[in-house]
Amino acid sequence: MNTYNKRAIEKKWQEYWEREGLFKTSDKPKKKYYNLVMFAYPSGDIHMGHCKNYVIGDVIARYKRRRGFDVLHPFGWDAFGLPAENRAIAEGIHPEKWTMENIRTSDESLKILGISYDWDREIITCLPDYYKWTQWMFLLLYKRGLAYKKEAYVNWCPQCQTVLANEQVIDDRCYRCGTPIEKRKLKQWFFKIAEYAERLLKDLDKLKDWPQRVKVMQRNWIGRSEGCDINFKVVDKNITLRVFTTRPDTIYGVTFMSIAPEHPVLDQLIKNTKNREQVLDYIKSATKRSSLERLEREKDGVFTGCYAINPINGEKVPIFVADYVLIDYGSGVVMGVPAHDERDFQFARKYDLPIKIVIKPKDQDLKVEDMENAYEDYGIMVNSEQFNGLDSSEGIKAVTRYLAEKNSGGPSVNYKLKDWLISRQRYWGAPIPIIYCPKCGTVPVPEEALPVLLPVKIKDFIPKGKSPLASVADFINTRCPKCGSKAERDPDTMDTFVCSSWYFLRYLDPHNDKEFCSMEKAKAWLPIDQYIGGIEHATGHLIYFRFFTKVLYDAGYIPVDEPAQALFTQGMVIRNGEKMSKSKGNVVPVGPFVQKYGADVARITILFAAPPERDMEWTDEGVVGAERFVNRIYRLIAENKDRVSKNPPDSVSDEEEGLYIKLNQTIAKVTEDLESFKFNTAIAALWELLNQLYQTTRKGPAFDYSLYILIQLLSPFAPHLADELWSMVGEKGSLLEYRWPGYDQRYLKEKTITVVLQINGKVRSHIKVPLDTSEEVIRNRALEDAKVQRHLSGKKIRKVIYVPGRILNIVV
RNA sequence: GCCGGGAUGAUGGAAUUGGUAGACAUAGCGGACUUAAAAUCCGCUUCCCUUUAUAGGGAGUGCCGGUUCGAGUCCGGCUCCCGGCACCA
Repeated sequence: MNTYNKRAIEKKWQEYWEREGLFKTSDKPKKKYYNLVMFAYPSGDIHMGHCKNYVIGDVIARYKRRRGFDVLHPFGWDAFGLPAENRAIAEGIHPEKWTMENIRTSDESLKILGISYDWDREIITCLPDYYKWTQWMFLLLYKRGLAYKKEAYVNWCPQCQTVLANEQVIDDRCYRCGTPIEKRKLKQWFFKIAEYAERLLKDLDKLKDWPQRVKVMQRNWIGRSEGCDINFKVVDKNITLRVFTTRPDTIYGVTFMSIAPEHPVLDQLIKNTKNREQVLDYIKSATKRSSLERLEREKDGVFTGCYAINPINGEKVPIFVADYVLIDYGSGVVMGVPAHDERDFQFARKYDLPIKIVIKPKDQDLKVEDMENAYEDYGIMVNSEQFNGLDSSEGIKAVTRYLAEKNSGGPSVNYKLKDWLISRQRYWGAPIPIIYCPKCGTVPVPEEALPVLLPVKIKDFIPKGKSPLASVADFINTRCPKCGSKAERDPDTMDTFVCSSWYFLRYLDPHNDKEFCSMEKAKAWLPIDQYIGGIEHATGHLIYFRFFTKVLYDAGYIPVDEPAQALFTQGMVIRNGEKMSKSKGNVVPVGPFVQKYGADVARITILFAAPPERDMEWTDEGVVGAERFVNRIYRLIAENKDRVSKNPPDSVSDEEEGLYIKLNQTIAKVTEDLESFKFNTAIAALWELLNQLYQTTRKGPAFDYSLYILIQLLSPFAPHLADELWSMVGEKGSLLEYRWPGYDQRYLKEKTITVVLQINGKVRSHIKVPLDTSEEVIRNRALEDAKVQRHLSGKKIRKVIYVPGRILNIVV
C-alpha cells in the first residue's frame, strides 16, 4: 500500500466537483473575490510551463472559497493572432478550425489538472459574440475622439507583413519573429493612449499591491520628462520651430539646430533654397535606414541653407537636417548645444560648428580646446548675460520663466509613451468597424450592425503587404450606412491586444447580448481582487488594460478606474536551462504526465520547487519528491483512518503537547503563507508535520485530530487527494464545501523554550526553561552552566543582554 | 549611461525582518525490512582542525570595510549575474 491509483481518484473527484457545480460563481456575491489568471493563446495543447500560472490561481481560488468568499475564477482564450494564420498558410487548415481544436484540447488538460474554473464563463475572443464587443469598444473610442487614423512612420515587420505597435518592438525587432523592423509611412488607426499618460503614471501610486518592478517598468515606459518648449523663428520665412529641452539653462550655448529627416516642416523650409536637392537626397537615404542603423552610424546631417533666431539673444544659427533627431519624441527638432550635449558635440566637431561653453562645473573652468566630450552635468551658468552665476537648477526655472514672459516658449512635459497603433494587415483578427464612403468619408459601422463578421470562406491567407481581407469582394464591398451609396470596409483587423484589454469585464457577464457587461455585474465584481500573470506583459497588456479601464470609467460604463487591486507575477518554468517551450523542445505535456503521476503530483511539483514569483526548474527529482509527499500522506491516513477524529483533544497530555503545538503552528503557518503567496514554505510546513506524525509512537487524541486537520490543510495544493482522504475518514462531499480550519491560540508557543547562551555573541550553550521564566532565573541558570563557566573563567562580566525567550548574551 | 532586482551547502531553497545560518526537499552515505532488488521506514550529511569515541575548537551567507552585545539581514565602497529603459534632446 505504498501508493494509490491517482488517476482513478482524480477522475472521480473531478466528476463530483462538476456534478455538484462547486466551481460555479454566485450570482449575487455577498463577499466577492475576483481571482483572475491571464488568459492564454491557444497554441496546441498546454504544457507544464503554462500550468504554473493556473495552479497558483487555483490554490488561491480554493483557499478563498474555503475562507467564505464568493469567488469568481474564470478562464478563456485570446484566440485571434498570427500563429493560427501562419499554420493556415503552411498547412491549409482554416485558422478557426485549428484554434477551436486547440482550445478543446487545452480545456481538457486544464480539467484533468483539477483547476477550479467556472467553465460556463469561458470566453473565446475569435467568436463573433465576443469580438462584436471588441468592435463596440473601437466605436466607443472613436466616438470619444480616442481612435483616429493618421499617416505616420510606423513599425513594419517584413516577415509578418504587418505593422506593429511600439510595445511590440523589442530592441528594434519584431516581438514575435525577431525580424528587424522597418519604418514605413502608412495611414493607420491609432488609440490615443498618450492622452492618458499622466493618469496612467499618477495612478500607479494607487496600486499598492502591484510588484514594484512592474510599476517601475511602466514608469520607464511612460517616460515622463519635464522641461521647456522654446520657439525659434526661421529667418526670412514665416516658420517657427518649436524645440523641447530639459536643459533651457544651456540656451546661450546653441550654435545650430537639427531637424528629423521625417519632419513635415521640411517641405516648406527648403522651398526655394539652393541646398534643396542635397537635402532631399539626405532625407531619402536617412528615412530608408532602420533605427538600429541610424543609432550605429556616425552622426551626420546636411545644412538646409536656412537660419533660426535664438529667442533669448537674437543670435542667428544654421539649421541642419540630421538623422539622430527622432521624429516621434518632443517636436522632432532639437537645439544644438555642443558644449553640453554629447551628440551635439560630435555633430559640431564633424561640421566644424562653434562650441560655446555656457555651464561650468562649480570648482573649475572649462576650455573648449581641452574638451573631448560635452560637459553634460549641472553647473553654474556663464556667458549667459543676466543669468550668469545661476545654478543649473535655478537657471532652468529662470530661463523657462523668461521665455514664457517673452512668449517664446514655456514649461512643457513630454512622454515617451506614444499613441497605440492598432491596425494589422492580417486576416485572423477582429475587423475594424469602419466604412469609407466616397460621399460621407469615414463612417463608423452603426452599433446595431455589429458584429462586422470576419468572412469564413477565404482561400488566400497569405499577406502581401495589405490585409488579405482587401481581396475578399463580399466583405470589402458594402453600402454606406449614412447615405446608402457604394462604399468599402476597412480591410484591416485589430491588434489582438485590443481583445485582451477588456476581456476581464466579459467574464462578469459573458452571455449578455445587449451590453459587453451590465453595470450591475460590474459593480458587483470589480475590481479584480487578484490578477496573476507573467512579467512579460508589464509594458504591453498591463498598460493597455489600465487604459481601457480608464476610458470605460470616463464613459460611465464601469465603476472603477483601475482594473486590478493586486497583481502577482509568477516566474517561468525552466527545463534543461531554458524556458519551457515547444520551440525549445523541452516541454512536459500535461496529459501523459497526469496519466502517469496524477494532477496532484504535478501541482505539488510546481508549487514546492521554488517561491512562485521566481523561475522554477522542472526536474525529475522534483517530481520524485512530490510523489513521495502525496504517497506518504495517503499511507498515513489510510493506515490510521479508524483513529481519525474531528474533535480537538479535550485535554492535552504532556506526552502529546509537542505534537499538538506543532499542529497549531502548522495551521497558522500554512494560513499565513497562503495569504502571502509562499506556497513552497506552506508545503514544507505540511511536510514537517507529516514527518512528526510518522514519528509519533504513542498515538493519542492530538494525533487523531492532527490527521483530520492535515487533510484539510492539504486541500488547496492537492485537492483530489484531500477530498479522497476526506471521504475515507467518513466525511461527506468535497472540502470546498467546508470552512478553512482555525487554530488554538493557547498552543502556538512551546511551553518549554530553549534559551541560547552566548558569550561575546558566540553560541556557547543552551538551556531549557519554562516559557515564562524570569530574566533573573535564566541569568543564574546561565552562570551555573558548565560550558559557560569554562568560557568565563578568569574574565570579568561587563554586560548581560537578554532577548526574552531567545538569547542571553554575556559580554566579557 | 540611468533605474530596478539578485548572489546562502553538491542541488532547489528556508531563516520569526537585527537574535542558534542552512527549515523542508533532492542527491549522497549508513542502517532496518527483503532470498534479492525496488519501494518503504530510521539515521547522518556546510567546511576545516583536534579526538578511539563521547566531545571540543575555528571558519563560514559574492568581496572589502563600518555600525552593534550580536549582521545573511542595517550603512559605505566594490565584483559579478538577471531584468527594464536608452540618440528621449
